[in-house]
Amino acid sequence: MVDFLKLFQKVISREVKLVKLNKEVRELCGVDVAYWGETGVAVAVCEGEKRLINTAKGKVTFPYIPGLLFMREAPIMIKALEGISPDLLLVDGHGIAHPRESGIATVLGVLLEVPTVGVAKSKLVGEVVEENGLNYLVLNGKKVGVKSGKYYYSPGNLVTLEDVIELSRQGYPSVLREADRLSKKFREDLKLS
DNA sequence: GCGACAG
DNA sequence: ATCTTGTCGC
Repeated sequence: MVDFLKLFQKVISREVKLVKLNKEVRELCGVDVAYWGETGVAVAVCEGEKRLINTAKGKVTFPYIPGLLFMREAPIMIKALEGISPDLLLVDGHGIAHPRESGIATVLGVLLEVPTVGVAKSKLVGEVVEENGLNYLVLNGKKVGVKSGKYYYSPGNLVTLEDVIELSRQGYPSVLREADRLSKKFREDLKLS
C-alpha cells in the first residue's frame, strides 16, 4: 500500500507547475488540523474582501507516516476547503521540500488546482544552505524552499521559489496562526459538548 | 545496521 | 499532532 501511495505522489509531482503567481492575491487562505483522539478538526481561514472560516470534522484513522502526511490530513482539509478557491492557499506542512517532491501542500495544490505554499515548523528532508543572506533548503543540489525564522517555506503548486521567498519575508502568515488557534479552540469545544 | 523522520 | 510544570527571558 505504501508503495502505491508513493507512486501516486510521483504522479502528483509530475503535474506540478512552478509558475509565477501573477494575479494579485486578494483572497489568502490557510488550513490546519487539530485532533481529539481519532477525531480531526480542520479549519480553513480566508482573508480577503470578507473573512471566511470553514470547518470540517471527522475520524482520521490513517497513521502518521513521515512522507505520507497527506493521507492523514488532506482528506479533511479538502472538506474544510469545500466551495473555496483562494488566490493562494497556505498549508501546514511541506510542498516540494519532500522526498518525492510531493508534500501535502503540493498534493492539495494539484488536486484542487490552486496556488499553494507549504509552511512547516520543522524539516523533513534537505539541508539548509546559506546564500546571499537567505537560508535555502537544498535537496539533491536543488533549491526546494527557504528557512525563515523557525519555519520552512516551499512551493506547493502554481508558485515559484521567488514567490515563496517573498511570502517568507512577511513573517509567519496570520491565516495559519488563526487556523492553528481556531482548530485547537474548536477541539476544546468538542471536548465539552 | 544506524540515524532521520512534515503533523 | 498530543500529553504536560516549571522556568528563563523580553
